[in-house]
Amino acid sequence: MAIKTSDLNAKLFGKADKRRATTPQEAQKAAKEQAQIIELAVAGEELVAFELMRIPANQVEKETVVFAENAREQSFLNEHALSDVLSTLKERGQQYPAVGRRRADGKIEVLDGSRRRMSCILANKEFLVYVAENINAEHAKFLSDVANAHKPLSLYEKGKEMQSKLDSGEAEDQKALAKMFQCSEALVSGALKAAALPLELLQAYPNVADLGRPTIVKLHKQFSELDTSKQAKLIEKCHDQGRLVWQRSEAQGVARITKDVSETLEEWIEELAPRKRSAVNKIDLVKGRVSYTRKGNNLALNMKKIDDKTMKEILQFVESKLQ
DNA sequence: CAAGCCACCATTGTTTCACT
DNA sequence: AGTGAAACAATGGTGGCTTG
Repeated sequence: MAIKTSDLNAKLFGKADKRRATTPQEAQKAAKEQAQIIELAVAGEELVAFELMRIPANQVEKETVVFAENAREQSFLNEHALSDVLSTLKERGQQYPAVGRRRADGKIEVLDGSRRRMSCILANKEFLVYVAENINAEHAKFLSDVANAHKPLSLYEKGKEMQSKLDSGEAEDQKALAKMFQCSEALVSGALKAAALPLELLQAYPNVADLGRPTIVKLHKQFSELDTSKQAKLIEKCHDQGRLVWQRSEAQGVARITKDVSETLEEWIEELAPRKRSAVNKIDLVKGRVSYTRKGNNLALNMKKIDDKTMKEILQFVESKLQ
């Protein structure tokens, strides 16, 4: 999919109303020409000079870090989650530089463009970033937040933010959160559930941003029904074999892989939980002779001391019932 | 009584499949 | 090969049920 550099651009310099040079057009022009130095008004306050730096592909991981308060969960950034950026990056290189600030230790802290950064690492490409020397924490957070408007955060990431608002007391309850984040209550409930799930489990999926509420809710229900040791085992299963779950799937297309992973996880959970319940559910229908166990939709009958005639009748009944 | 959860519904966008 | 229909998944909303 030939994305969307135009979209990205519009959002970057138009809608989001940030990085305003004197006019959005000028900033756009500057970015296109990849000017060496541009001046931007950060958060509508003073002008800051940003210098364009080129980080060689093999230095990106070493020389740059992602702003710690960035809401985007870095470990979700894989080739599927970044497919939109990667396609154009591979063809034509990085179209629009990221934005960062210089840290005291000399490293560049990326405020806007963490997805582009990771894409460059994955694709082994040069990373372009506008760097400013003096950006305070508040402005850094501003730039980072506005930047995240490009690509909506996943349920998990939203959930993490909501949870922290809840913890800090900025939001009273889920209703308040819904209002604050401009979304439905149902979504708040789902997002919080997503955030409650362990990272490792979500990393089983090719693209966490694609996971919808129903998927999360279902997963959360299944997962929370396991006891802690079973949960740990499940997580272990997710990253033994050295590969993540989605990397083991043969299916084509992200949607298919996602479905595949869901089914795999479901199977594992089923395996892990032959559960105490089946023991509890083992019911003596006729003492000493007949018992049955119920597992999901399955029924296992166990009968003793059955003569041929009775067996025939029972089998016939089952056959007629289920055909 | 209120908050949260859950199940159901209508709508929408995407993807796939079949038919021309 | 292209186009249209149908199936699927996700979203936001509502109302009812449970629990503290």
